Amino acid sequence: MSTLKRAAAAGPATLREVAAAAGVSTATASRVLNGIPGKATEQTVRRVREVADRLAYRPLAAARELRRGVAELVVLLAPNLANPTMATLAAAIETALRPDGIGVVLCDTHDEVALQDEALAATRALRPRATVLLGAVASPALAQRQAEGERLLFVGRRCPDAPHAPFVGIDDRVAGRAVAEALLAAGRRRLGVVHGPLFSSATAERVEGFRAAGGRALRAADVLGGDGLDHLRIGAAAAELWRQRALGPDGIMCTSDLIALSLHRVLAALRPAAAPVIWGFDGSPLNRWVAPWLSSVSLPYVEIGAAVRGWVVGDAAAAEGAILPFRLEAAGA
Amino acid sequence: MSTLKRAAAAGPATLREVAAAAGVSTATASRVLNGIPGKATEQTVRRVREVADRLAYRPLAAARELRRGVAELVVLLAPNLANPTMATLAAAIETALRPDGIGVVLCDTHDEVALQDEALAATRALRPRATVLLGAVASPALAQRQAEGERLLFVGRRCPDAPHAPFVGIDDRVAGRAVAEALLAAGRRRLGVVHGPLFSSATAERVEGFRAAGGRALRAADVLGGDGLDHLRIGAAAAELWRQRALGPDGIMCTSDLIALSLHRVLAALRPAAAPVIWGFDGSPLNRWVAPWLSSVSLPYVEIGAAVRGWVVGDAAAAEGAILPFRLEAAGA
DNA sequence: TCAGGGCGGGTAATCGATTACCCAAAGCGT
DNA sequence: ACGCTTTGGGTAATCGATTACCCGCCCTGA
Repeated sequence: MSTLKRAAAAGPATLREVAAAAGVSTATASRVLNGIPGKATEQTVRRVREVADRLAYRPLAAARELRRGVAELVVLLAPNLANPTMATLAAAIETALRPDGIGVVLCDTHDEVALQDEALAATRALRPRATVLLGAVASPALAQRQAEGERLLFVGRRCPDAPHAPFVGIDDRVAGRAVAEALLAAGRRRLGVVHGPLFSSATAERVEGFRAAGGRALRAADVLGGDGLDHLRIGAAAAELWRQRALGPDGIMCTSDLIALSLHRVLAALRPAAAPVIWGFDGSPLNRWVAPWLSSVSLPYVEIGAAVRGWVVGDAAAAEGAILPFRLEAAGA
Repeated sequence: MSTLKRAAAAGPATLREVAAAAGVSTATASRVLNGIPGKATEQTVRRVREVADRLAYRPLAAARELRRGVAELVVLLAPNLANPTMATLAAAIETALRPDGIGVVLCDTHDEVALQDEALAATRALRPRATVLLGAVASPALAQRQAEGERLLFVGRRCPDAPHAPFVGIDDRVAGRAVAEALLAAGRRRLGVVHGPLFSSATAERVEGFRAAGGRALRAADVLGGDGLDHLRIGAAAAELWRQRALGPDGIMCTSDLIALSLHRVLAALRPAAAPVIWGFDGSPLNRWVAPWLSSVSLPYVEIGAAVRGWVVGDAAAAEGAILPFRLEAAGA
């Protein structure tokens, strides 16, 4: 008693206080609370648990982390949280990780290589269990950290430098093909594509799959791409292009819903009657309300969260990531 | 040399390695890198800095945190990241904090009291610099942590238990009044309100301000509220109600853009010609594309981020939070 | 010449939890 | 009755950075 620094110190209870109150050593207390078997009687276990509970004891993250060498944290790099897709993915991942007591540290890279690099370098000091990258771009620090063997998981878009790095997402090639088939099945004769930058594996594969299944219905001139990063601008620009030509496609795939939104807005203003069928990607629940005309390849957000969790906590089955099934959500369904 | 555990050990460099390589003690190295003046020659400073740079040294967060008692982390509790407003706020806050080297730990509470409580309890073990709550709800753990004097900052919505707790946001009463005035100035004669749950201070104050300025143009029967948390449902329900009565208001304020979106969808389907003027709140950049008909009170996201940062890093001026100016974004502007 | 003080820097304690290693007592087989 | 193995649990080192405290040197003023 008298040798304890303070009877009931300020902040939250420490392990030492719990141990003292339960009449055991910190070693025993620690082992009990970590569930290490065969090192304490039923009696002792109950007593320690009870005291810990009463004092609302939580092991200080920093101390445990220092000793163990790894924090119960996952770093999440997102290119742009204002994009609802990214935000929804982030939320799904966070929700999947929470029950395991793993926190998510968020970094918005604003689609800038320099910021991604800075974030990658800065978060190393946290010693996270893993770093999850939504829509990563190639960057020096990325390559370096991968070379150092750090745990990096790519979600939605594959690693630009290493296509076989652990990945969670859908099969974008198959999805692109499915969209083309859906359009053809719906009687569309002239197809088109509006896509974002092709350095994104997701974008490239969607276009590829669409091309393969589109066949002669897809002319090269109707594959429109934008290099810029602002998807809203890309869609508007494509619509403008089609406006200048007399006639456009009657079935269009956009590689993101955002592109589809701006494309449709301009197109609908031009010829409201003969609006083409438009497919997008990502499938926000908001679509029903803001764009009922939009069909979308919907990402399995919850399943993606679960797969990320599996990889992070080290499910053997999840070592390489996971390719998950997408959902085709046709407009008006 | 020989007494060092390993020449160049595995992972990132430690302070000891930097100190050794620079030929000084860890104390000196630490002081130099922390910029404590008057404890080292210009010479020494340069040497240490150089070595640290070369080894890409970053102090291990856990170690520093253990010693200092506080982590360079801020916990961000959001009720629902799938809501673009919350996601944009989260992004703005993260972006404002990053240059200070402060990380953001994200917790999506899914609008559930139990999850908010759990998150509040769990994140205490991280010893964050502060906890930022977007749209907090009353809960036992919240009251308790506030009583313990922890640094809690409320953003957008005031603390349900303590209206004078530090707060960053807009003056919602004034905003509500401004919307009513704008509608009246635009020649609208019959006003209406569709609002979410009133336990949210933001919602309550917006309605209050609107009421005050709306005067006789706002009948009690045209103030419609929804208790549920799903804003999309609230808007649709309100539209349904007005449909059943013969005539509805010609100028409506919704306490969120989401409510406005679903309200408009139903209303527009009913009488496309005589659609009312609708104002919402939050002002996403996407609105221009998905809802050009929508006027919105736009939150100053960047300024909110800056104000949060000010409070977190302890600007004296920011001690009580900040009331920031909103922007009225009329449709078609 | 000597006391005092500032400068430059080192030694070691410290933060809190985990865990390698040690130890006593009890059980057990022969 | 003796050696061996569990069982239950304690002691202290450890993780890495920070910082309180100490120390020697040089300069300055009396």
